[in-house]
Amino acid sequence: MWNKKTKYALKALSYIGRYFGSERKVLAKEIAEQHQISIKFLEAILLELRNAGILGSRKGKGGGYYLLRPPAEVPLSKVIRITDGPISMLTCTSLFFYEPCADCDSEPICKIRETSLAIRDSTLAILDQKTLEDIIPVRETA
Amino acid sequence: MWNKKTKYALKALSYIGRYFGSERKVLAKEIAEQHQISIKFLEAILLELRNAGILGSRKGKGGGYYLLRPPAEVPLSKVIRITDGPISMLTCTSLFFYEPCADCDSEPICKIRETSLAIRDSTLAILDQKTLEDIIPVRETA
DNA sequence: GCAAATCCTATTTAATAAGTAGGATATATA
DNA sequence: TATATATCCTACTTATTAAATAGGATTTGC
Repeated sequence: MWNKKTKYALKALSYIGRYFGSERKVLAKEIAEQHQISIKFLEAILLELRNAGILGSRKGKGGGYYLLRPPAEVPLSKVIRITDGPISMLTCTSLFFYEPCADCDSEPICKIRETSLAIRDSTLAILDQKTLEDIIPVRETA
Repeated sequence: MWNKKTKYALKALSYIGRYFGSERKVLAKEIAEQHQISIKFLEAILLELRNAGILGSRKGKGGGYYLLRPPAEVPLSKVIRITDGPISMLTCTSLFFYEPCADCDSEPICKIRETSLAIRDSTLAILDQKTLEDIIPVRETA
């Protein structure tokens, strides 16, 4: 299950992403109120997304957060790795967080690992292909 | 990521499954020593698997645990739901542990839910199809 | 009756997630 | 240059869950 940090991050990015292309910068406070998220917790999350190169920000009056790249160029896999850690079910099948299992005798032979690999592949096929654009609500064409 | 309970359960079931068809009953102690698992923790896990209808058991001298059905008839999805809970990334897309999201406006419209659904479907396609037989090491044909 | 095994409940400890606090730093504008 | 506004950063606290432990009750075979 995704943790709250991840759900908040996805909601926040979906919100911020709507304004990509405009000059609008989005305030942490604004998002927190919209989605009933603790402002301080959200600040920490946005900061992490910024430090990871997903968001840009500007301090002071008129400041706020904005997407650095078009929503369609930000895969969900990237976001989720930042906020939720490994996508894989076992560290020994993780691409970005690889660690051998504590008591593994042989990775090539481990049959549980095989299943974990299959799940990782199919999950990643989705999360690499889906982007922020896919989680931004479609605008009404008035 | 799967928790330790799940990894222990899969290892234990893989071990016990090898003896399906024979009269052999497997001791908790035996598995714990083989896999360096805390005996008491493992006992609790085996008990849960028993209460969920996956394992049978017999108390007292000559007792132990055994599979109730052939390994090929026990899907991994069933085991994992017992030890790890929901397979889905969001409760609102869970088949067995469904709960609406705390602050969800509309499930049919939620785009994050869509992604979670796709992941659940592809993961479940694997975990429903894979069984204990798939995680039992192949025996050498001497 | 005794030894061997599961069964059951409760408790403790460790790890992680979630949230809070307080202020430092940068920026726009009057 | 003063002020208001916003992000940035570190540390801390609290809540929740995972993992492990303890102690004995119950069942069974011999």
